[in-house]
Amino acid sequence: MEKQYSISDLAKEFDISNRTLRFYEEKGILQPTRNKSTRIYSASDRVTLRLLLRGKRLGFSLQECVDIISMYDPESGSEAQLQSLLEKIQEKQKLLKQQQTDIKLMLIDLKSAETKCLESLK
Amino acid sequence: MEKQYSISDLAKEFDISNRTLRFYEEKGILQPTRNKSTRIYSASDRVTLRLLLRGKRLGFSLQECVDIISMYDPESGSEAQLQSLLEKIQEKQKLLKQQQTDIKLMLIDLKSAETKCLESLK
DNA sequence: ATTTACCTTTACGTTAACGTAAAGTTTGGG
DNA sequence: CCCAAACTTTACGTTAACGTAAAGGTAAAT
Repeated sequence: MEKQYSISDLAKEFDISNRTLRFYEEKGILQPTRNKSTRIYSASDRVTLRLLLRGKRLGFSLQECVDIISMYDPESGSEAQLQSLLEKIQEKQKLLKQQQTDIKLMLIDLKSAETKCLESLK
Repeated sequence: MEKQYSISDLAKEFDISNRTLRFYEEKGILQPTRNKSTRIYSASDRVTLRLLLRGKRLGFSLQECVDIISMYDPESGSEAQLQSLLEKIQEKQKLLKQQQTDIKLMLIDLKSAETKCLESLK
């Protein structure tokens, strides 16, 4: 039997609010089953949530996160669809690489600021 | 004589709207001088803008970007202030490193998706 | 002189991503 | 049996980060 989670289980684990999980359901991002009216999240829901939050940490909007997650399993389509998907994937890759360089630059600046700070403290 | 820029100069260079630049001024982020009523941006404004947009690409809010930029020049303060600044700097560093691993993971997933896509296309 | 292309201010509108409050249901413990 | 701790739905509120429209000033070119 697969693991199951209550709304508060996931909320606590990922440090988000119950409202947030309900909101994600409203948006069709998560589809927990129900026991009576109570939500029951599956292991798969949990994975989706994890991926979603990873995207959010990178500054992507919910919609972008959903789009990205949907790229992970190419549900096989026409050649045109595959081509289009491929382009989207490569576009995201490019964006992420830009972010990588942005982070490196910012880390350099912060490192230098940290050093100055430490020198002033001696 | 230092370089100067009109609002549209900067808007075009950084691919943002004039409104956005005015908005940043409202928020006190940029302080262009004026010729009559027309805004004149300095090289320093341009640098600030560049740093701001770099922060935005990483998903930081405007306020966070401002905070980060202000970390770059430790305007010398009391030991307590320097300590506090140091902690903030290190917190941001930690956050950026989290982002680095998030990006790496996402790039792995996208690479795998890309491969699948390419295989389906042959 | 008037059109064109800039610039300005003021001010209301919009969207995303939830927060928060109200009112009600269900369920295990004492 | 009753209470407290979970859960539910409905619905209005909030903030950030601009967009957009209205109404007008200025300067160079035609």
